[in-house]
Amino acid sequence: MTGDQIASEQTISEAIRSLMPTLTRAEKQLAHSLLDNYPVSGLGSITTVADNAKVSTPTVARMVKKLGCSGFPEFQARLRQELEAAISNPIAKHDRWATDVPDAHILNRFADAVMANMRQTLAQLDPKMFDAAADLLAEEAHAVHVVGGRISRALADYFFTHMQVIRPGVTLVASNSNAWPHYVLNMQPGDVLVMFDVRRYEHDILKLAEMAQAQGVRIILLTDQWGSPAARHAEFSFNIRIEAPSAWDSSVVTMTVVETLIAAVQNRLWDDSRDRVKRLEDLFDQTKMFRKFV
Amino acid sequence: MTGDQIASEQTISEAIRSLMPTLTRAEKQLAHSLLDNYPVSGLGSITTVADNAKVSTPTVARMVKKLGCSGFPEFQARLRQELEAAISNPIAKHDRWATDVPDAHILNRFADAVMANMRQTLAQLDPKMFDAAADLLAEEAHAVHVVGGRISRALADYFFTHMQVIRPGVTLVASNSNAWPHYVLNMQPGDVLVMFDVRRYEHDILKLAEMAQAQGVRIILLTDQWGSPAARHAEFSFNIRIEAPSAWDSSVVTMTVVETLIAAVQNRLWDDSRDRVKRLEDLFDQTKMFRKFV
DNA sequence: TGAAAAATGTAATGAAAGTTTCAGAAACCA
DNA sequence: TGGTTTCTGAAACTTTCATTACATTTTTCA
Repeated sequence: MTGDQIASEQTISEAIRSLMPTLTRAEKQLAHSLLDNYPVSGLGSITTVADNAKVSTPTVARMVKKLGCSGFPEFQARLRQELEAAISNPIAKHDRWATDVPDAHILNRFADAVMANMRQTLAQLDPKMFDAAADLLAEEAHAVHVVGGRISRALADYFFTHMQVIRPGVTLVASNSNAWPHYVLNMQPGDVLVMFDVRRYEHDILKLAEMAQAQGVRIILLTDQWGSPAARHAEFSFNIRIEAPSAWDSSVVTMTVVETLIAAVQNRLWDDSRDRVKRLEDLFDQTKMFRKFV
Repeated sequence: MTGDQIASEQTISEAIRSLMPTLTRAEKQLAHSLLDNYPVSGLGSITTVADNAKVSTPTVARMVKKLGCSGFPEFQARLRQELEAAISNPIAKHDRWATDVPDAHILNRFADAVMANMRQTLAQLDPKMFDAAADLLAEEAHAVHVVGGRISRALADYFFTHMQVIRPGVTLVASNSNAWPHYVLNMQPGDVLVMFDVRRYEHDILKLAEMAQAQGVRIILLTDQWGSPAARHAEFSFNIRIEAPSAWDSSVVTMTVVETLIAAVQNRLWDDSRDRVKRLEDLFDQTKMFRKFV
C-alpha cells in the first residue's frame, strides 16, 4: 500500500536488542532512546532522533546501517511498515477465500476488494451518527421516504421492503425524477428522507435534497467515499467505499450498512414490530401466496 | 520529550472528519487516503503522502493548513504526538483505530457475521461452476430472464439493471407470480433463467422452475445454504450463507456473488459491451437525465 | 453558454534533511 | 607512557523536502 517493500524477518526492535551487546557507548545511548517509546521515537527527522538521544547525526546514520538498512529513510520506512502491521484491523486478515483457486481468480479478487471496502468504511463510520440515524428512523411519528438513483434504486427498494414491514409510514419514491415534486409535496416537516446517491451524482437528486430540506425534511444520505453533492443538505451522511475490480461500482458494503440499519431500527421497535410481523404472516397465510414468514 | 508541543483538543482524524463536507474533490481524495490506515499513511514525506493519495504536494500543504497546522512538519509532529499517546495507552489505542466501535456494537457484530458468511460461501463455491455459469450468461445468442421473490426482487433488479447494459436480450420477470406463465410462454429452448430464491421458498417459484425447465430453459439459481427446492431443476446452483444478527437474512454475500458474476460476464463480452456502454452514455447525454456514465 | 471564481497541478526556490569526510577524543595495549 | 586503534561529532556537501508563485483546468452561476 505504502510502497515500502523491505524484506526482513526481524523487526527493528528485535534487531536493536540482539545487536545491543556489540554496540558502542554512543550507539547504546541511541538504542535506548529508540526503544524508549518505540517506534514513535524513530519517526522524526534524523536530526530530531539524534538530538533526543544526545548523539550526533552520523552516529544515527551508522547505527541504522548496522541494523541492515541502506540509510535513514529505509529505516523509517521499515518502522512505518511495522507500525502499519501492528495496528491494522483484524478484519483485514483473511485466510484464502476460495480454496484451490489462484488468487488472481475474479472470485478472490472481488472478495478482497469487498473486504477492503468493508474495513475502510467501518473504520471511518461514526457509530454515534449511525445510532442517531437509527433513532431517527425509529420515530414512528414521522414518515420515512426512500429514494434511489438509476443503479441504487435496487438498494432503495431493498431498504423500503424491509422498513415497510418494521414500521408504518414508509414510502418508496418512484425512480422517475419527473414525479419527485409530487412526492415532495406530500412530505411533512420532520419527515425523514433516505437517499441513495452514488458516483455519477444525478443533478435531479441534488435538487430533490434541496427541495426536501427546504420543507423541513431531515435527510439521511448513503453515498460513496467521495460524497454526493447532496451531502450538504443531509443531516446524516454515510460515506461508503464502493471500489471493485470491475467496470461497475460495488454496492456490497452499502447493502451491509442498509441491513445493519434495518437490524438497528428493528431492535428499537421490537415490541411493536414483532406484532406487525405476526400480522403480516397471517396475511400471507390467508392469501396462500407465501409459506411461513419466519 | 519530543519537543512537539502543539496545543489542540481535537485529533487530526477528528478534524478531517468534521471538515470532510467542506473539502474539495482532491482534498477529499487526500482525506480518505489519510484516514485509510491512519495515522501511518501521514507519516511519510509530503511527496509520499501526495503520491499515495494521487494528488499534488501543494494540495497536501493546503490541506494541513485547513486542519489548523502551520505547515506539514507541524502536521506530522501532531500525528506523532497522537500516536505516542495512543500507544502508551492500549485502551485508547483500541478505541482509536480498531474501528472506533465497541465490539458489541451492531455494526461490528453485523460485519463479523457478513465476513463469516463470505468465508464459508467462497470456501464451498466451485469456481469451475462459477466460470461455466458466467460463460453461459455471456452467450448472446440466448436470452436471459431474471426473476426474484419478495425480498430477493431487489437483487434480481440489480442484476438485471447491469446485465441489460452489458448484453442484449435480458428481461426482468415481473415479481407478480400471476404473470409468470406469460413470461414462460416467451422463453425459448436454450434461454437462461436466473432465479433468486431464499429461505421461505415460494411455491410459485418452484413451479416456475419446473415449467421453464420443461421448455428447455437452462436455470442458474442463487439460493441460501439450505437450498431452494428449485435446485433440482437448476443446472447451476449457488448456495450462499445468509446468516445475520438480525430478524432478517443477509443478502450481502448474494450481492457479492451477483456483482462478481456481472464483472465476469462483462470481461467475457468486453469488446462488445464497451460499445454498448458508450452508446448508453451518449443516450444519457442526449436526454440530460444523467451526467457521465463512467 | 460564457464570464467569473475556485480548485488543482507544474515548476522554481529556499530550507532542511541525510550523507560523507575527516580531525580530534577516547579507549586499549604493550 | 606512547603508539595504535576505535569511536565520535563538526563541518562540508549532496539530495530531498516543503513552500510559494503562477498557469491551467474545472466548476459555478448568471
